[in-house]
Amino acid sequence: MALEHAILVCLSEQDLSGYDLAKQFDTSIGFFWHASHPQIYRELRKLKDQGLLVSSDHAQVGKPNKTVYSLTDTGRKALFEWSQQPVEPPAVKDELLVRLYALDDIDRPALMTQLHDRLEKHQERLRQYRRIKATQYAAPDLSSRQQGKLIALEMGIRYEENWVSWCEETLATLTNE
Amino acid sequence: MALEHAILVCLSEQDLSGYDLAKQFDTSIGFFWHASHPQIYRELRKLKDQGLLVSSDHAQVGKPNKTVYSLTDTGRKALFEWSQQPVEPPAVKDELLVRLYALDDIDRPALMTQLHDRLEKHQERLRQYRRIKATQYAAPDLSSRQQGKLIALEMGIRYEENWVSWCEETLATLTNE
DNA sequence: CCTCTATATGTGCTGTTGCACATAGGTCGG
DNA sequence: CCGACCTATGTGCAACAGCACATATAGAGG
Repeated sequence: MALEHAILVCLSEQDLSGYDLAKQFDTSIGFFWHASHPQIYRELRKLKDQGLLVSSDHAQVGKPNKTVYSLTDTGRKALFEWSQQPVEPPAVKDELLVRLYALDDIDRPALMTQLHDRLEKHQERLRQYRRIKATQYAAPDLSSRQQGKLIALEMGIRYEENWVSWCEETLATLTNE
Repeated sequence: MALEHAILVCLSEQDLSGYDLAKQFDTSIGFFWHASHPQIYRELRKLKDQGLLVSSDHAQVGKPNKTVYSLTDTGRKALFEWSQQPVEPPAVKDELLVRLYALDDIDRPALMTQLHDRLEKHQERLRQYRRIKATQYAAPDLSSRQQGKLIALEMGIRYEENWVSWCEETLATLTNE
């Protein structure tokens, strides 16, 4: 009930092919809603059947042709109506935190390694987010749309900062024993 | 591939019935790995069939009888081996953040309401976590197990604090326009 | 006695998700 | 011309999750 809407969101900004969408779901919007390409192609067909999208074939030189999808008026209306529905906070599901619940019965050295890995991954994402912010959202007068994306990105940055500092402190705590 | 392990984690501390487990997955460990009771009962049978758990019937007065599950040596070994496997950071999937990507095409007043709701929910969870910390983890000398839980709870607290401040700032930003 | 609530344990169906695999056009380097 | 790699689009299947519904014991209150 939701990849559908994430696709409508992407297409509300610009027309895209399934392949382009898959790239967006690996980077940009994918930070807050991930999807694999088979999922996306299936969903596109479904949305087209429902009349929320239309497709048109585009010939390309040097690459295979592609099918580009656009929102219909019905699609844009569906997006607006979805945006009025209440949202629930997403459920957290994190194996690493679950493992801490059994600190006596797990492999402690392995846990330390996992904490290190996690730290590095979150540091890397944080660098990535900051790079995006600096390169794409540095202008003083952002469009409303860009501003929305920036606000979401700010959440991403804080989320990663939080993880980084928690990993560092947890590593320190678990070392001094 | 994971509810299984969350159950092993719970049972590594104490023997529990399906009903008790369901309560844990609504509160304690449920903050980091949620599951509904049908899922839990199904998983318990599977784990018993695999020999990771044994069950025993307990008669009760004033209540229906219950079936209590305990880890076997094989089960404890499986838990330990799982704890050695690397973990991936969980994928974020948040409709509210997705909506910000289409700030031009959504219902702005509705978004403000949703941000308010979110703020209140995260504030409530934050209060809950702080209450748990104050009542259950205030002692100066915690067992190793309790310390692990506290470290996870600290993450929960930071996570909620982060959401609260982000919601407040975002509401302020989107109001002043 | 009847209903409400809490304890306790399930079934069945449906919808997503994830993952492996399949296919095919086109560029570029060796 | 062969293999590696990027673009582009899919199929098929198994696992998982969510949700409504089903069932039964027992106390508490009207």
